[in-house]
Amino acid sequence: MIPPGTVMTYGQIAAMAGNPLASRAVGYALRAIPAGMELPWHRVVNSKGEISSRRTVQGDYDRSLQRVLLESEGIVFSDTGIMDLKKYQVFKEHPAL
DNA sequence: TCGGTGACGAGAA
DNA sequence: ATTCTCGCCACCG
Repeated sequence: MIPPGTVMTYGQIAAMAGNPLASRAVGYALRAIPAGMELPWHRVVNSKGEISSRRTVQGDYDRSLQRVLLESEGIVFSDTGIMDLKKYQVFKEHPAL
């Protein structure tokens, strides 16, 4: 439900799901997304506004794809790979947040 | 049951 | 601002 051009953090999603301490489980869930499932996984960033790294089969890290997808929705990243959370985060009025 | 790991997060130094 | 530590949940050997 995260609209294009906006983002949520792992912690916020965990909070809305009922447990603000389960942020790691959110990351685990994203990792387990089946191919073909419609789900805006790229709109989830960490609490600092950066793209969380994951290992590829090669062993190196890949954040480029997620960044490209977000930039294509109008989100701007600093040269250090950080985006302004305050500016792009949604559902600010949700009770759990 | 235990211990290690990970697309996390908050607080301490 | 950076780095480290610890607590969290779920999964796996």
